[in-house]
Amino acid sequence: MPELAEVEFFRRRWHEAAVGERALKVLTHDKKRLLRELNLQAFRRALTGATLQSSEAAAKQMLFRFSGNAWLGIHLGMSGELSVTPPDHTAGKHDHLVLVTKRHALVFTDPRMFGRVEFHLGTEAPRWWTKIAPSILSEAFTVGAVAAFLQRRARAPIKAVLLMQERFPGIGNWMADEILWRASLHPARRAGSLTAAETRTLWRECRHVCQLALGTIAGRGQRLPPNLNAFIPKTWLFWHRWEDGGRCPRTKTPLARAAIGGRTTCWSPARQKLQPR
DNA sequence: GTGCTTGTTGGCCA
DNA sequence: GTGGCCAACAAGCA
Repeated sequence: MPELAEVEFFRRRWHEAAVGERALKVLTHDKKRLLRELNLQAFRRALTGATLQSSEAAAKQMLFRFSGNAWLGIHLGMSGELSVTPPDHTAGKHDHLVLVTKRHALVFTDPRMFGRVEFHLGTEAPRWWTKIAPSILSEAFTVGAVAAFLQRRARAPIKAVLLMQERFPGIGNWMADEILWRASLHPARRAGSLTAAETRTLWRECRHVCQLALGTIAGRGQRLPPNLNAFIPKTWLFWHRWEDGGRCPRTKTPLARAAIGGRTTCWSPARQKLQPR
């Protein structure tokens, strides 16, 4: 699930429930995987009694800042979710981290355990946070930077290149497919084969899809929608990509599906041609 | 049982 | 050293 906008959705859930509140209890499970980076004793000691001061999301990660210079980082992996429940929450099988405040329990659940919890003590944000590539919606994400990156990865399929976090932070499988579909680019095209005009279109649609995806969960006033996809329009590829016999919402022709760049990819053959026209 | 799955990493090879 | 590919990680679902 978690790509750029979903990560922001989950961050806001915890933030809205607990900003300004103290973590009275810190419960952890599964030391081997999700919590593998942690010194558990130091982690619990630092967070217990600490107040959540602020939070931010970048790429597919979140950073929660607590009093006492304590920073909690979360990567949701493939199946992670953050939820807010009553403070007497009983931890389920896949609840790996629970922060209990006076009014809530903040729960990090991840059945497939590809997620990660990180922790840092210090006055500055940790290196694993600051080294995340600049947002696609920032000034630093220029057409020139995209063009240079495509040249460096010239022989790789464009689909695989869009998944590279070092240049396209926060893009995951469904967003990559959405971007290529809107840009009318076949996912198997070699990155180096794009014309200047195609590169510009790709750049524009990267920003567009990020803006729209974030807008569906954060752009309609301050309240979170009931669920994460509540406002994604039916005109997006998103709703059709996993349907059997799914059709392109623009051309109404059948969609194609295949593994490209090692990931299941969906595209509209009527719009996205392998040979440049 | 089989074959998938919205992510990332490390090892292998050209 | 660089770039590209792929298996592995783990659990659940159809």
